[in-house]
Amino acid sequence: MDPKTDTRSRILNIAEASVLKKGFEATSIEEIVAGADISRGGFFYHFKDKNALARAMLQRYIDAENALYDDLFARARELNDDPLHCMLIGLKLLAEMLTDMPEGHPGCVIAATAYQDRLFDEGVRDLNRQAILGWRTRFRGMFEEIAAVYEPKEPINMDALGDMVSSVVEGGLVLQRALREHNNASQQIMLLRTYLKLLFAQRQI
Amino acid sequence: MDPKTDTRSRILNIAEASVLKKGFEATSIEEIVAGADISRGGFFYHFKDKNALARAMLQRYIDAENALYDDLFARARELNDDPLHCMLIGLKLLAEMLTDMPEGHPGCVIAATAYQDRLFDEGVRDLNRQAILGWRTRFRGMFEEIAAVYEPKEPINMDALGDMVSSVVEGGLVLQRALREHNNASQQIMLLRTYLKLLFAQRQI
DNA sequence: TGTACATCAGTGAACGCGCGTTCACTGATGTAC
DNA sequence: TGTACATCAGTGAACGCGCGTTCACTGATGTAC
Repeated sequence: MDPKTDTRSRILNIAEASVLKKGFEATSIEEIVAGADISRGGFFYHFKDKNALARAMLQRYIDAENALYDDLFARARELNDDPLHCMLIGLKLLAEMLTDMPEGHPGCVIAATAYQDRLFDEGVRDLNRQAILGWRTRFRGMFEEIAAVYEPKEPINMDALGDMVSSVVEGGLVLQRALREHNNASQQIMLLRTYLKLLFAQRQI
Repeated sequence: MDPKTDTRSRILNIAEASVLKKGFEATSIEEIVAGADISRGGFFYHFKDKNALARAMLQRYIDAENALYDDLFARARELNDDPLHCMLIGLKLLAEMLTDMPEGHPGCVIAATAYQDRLFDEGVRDLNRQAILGWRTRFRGMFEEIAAVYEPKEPINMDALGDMVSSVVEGGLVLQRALREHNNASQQIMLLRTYLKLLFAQRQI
C-alpha cells in the first residue's frame, strides 16, 4: 500500500475507535498522532482541521456500510431469487456477520455523531442524514418488491418499515454497548426477520 | 420550590440538554454555571466533580423513565386487563406521548453516554447497564404473561423480545436525531406494536 | 428576647494543564530539459 | 547522464485559549441556651 493512503487510513482507524469509546471532543489529535506514529504537523498535512477528520471518518464509514449491504444482499439474491426469501437470507447473513465479530461490533459512527451533532458543521450533519435516507430508500424498495408478491397481513407504512432495518441495527448496537454484551444487535435483527416472516409470508398473491 | 433542589435541578437540566447536543466532554462547567446563573464554585458545592454530575444526571434520567413506564402501563392495565391488549395500549400511549412532544424527544441520555463510556467510571457504566437490564426484565415479564394466554406463532427468545422495546426506542431516537425528524421513534414503536399483534393475537390458548 | 455558634448555598480569583492550530523547515522522490 | 526545480509527506517547537478544580471567604438562615 502506498504510504500516503496508509497513514491517512491509520489516522482514520485510530480516530474511529476513539470516537466510539470516548466521543469526538475527547478524541485528541495528540493521541491520534501518537497511535499513528507521526507528529502533530503530520496530522494537519492530511486534514485541514478536526472537522475535516470528522467528515472523512463518516464518509468512509458510510461507504463501507453501503458496500457491505450491496455485497450481502447480492449474495442473498444469488441464493434465492424470491424477494422475500432474499431479504430473509440477507438479514440472516447480517446477523451472522455480527455474531462472528470476535470483540462484538464496536458501534455505529453515525449514532455516535448523531448524539454529538452540535460539534460539527452542517456538511457533516447532512452526510449523516443522507446516509440514513439512503438506507430508507434501499430497504423500502426491497419491501415494495416483496409486497408486490406477498400481501402484508397488516397495513404498513413503507417508509417506516424501510427505516426499521437501520433502527433495529442502531438500537441493538446501543444495547450491546450499554450492556457490554456481544450479540444483542444480532438477536434484534433475527427478531426483525421473524417479524417479516409473519407480516409477509402467509399469502402469496 | 426550595432554592437548593432548584439550583441542582437547573444544573442537571442544562447539563442534560448540552450532553444530548454535544456530548459530555464538550459540555463545559463554564456553560452550565452561566446557564444556571451561578458561579463556578457554586457548581462544585453541588457536585464534587464532573463524574458526579454524570452519575446524578443518569440516575435522574433512569428514575424518570422508570416512573414513566410504571405510569403508562398502569393506565393501560386500567383500560384493559388482558395482558396482550394492555401491552398494545401501553405502546400506543408511548407512541402518542412521543408524537405530542412539540420539539420531538431530545434523545436518550443512556445512548449518549453508552457512546462515550470511556469517559466515565465503572459506577456510571454500571448504572447504564442495570437500567437496560431492568427494562429487559420488566418487558420480558409482560411478554411471558401474554405468552401464557396467547401462544406465539413463531418460537421467540423472550430476553431478546424484552430488549426489543428498549432497542426500538433507542433505534428510533438515533434515527430521529440523525434525520432531524420528529416522529421516527413513534413510528418504530407502532411497527413493534403491529409485530406483537401478528406474533400473539391469532390463537388464544 | 438576645447572643453565640453552625450550617447552607453559594462567590470569584487563581492554578496548571492539555488542547487545536500554525509555521518555518526538511529530506526523499518525481519531472523537464 | 546530469542538473534544476517542484511536489510529497512529513517534523517539531511555539502560540494562546479554555478547561476542571481548589480555596479562602461571605452573607443568610437555623439552632441552643
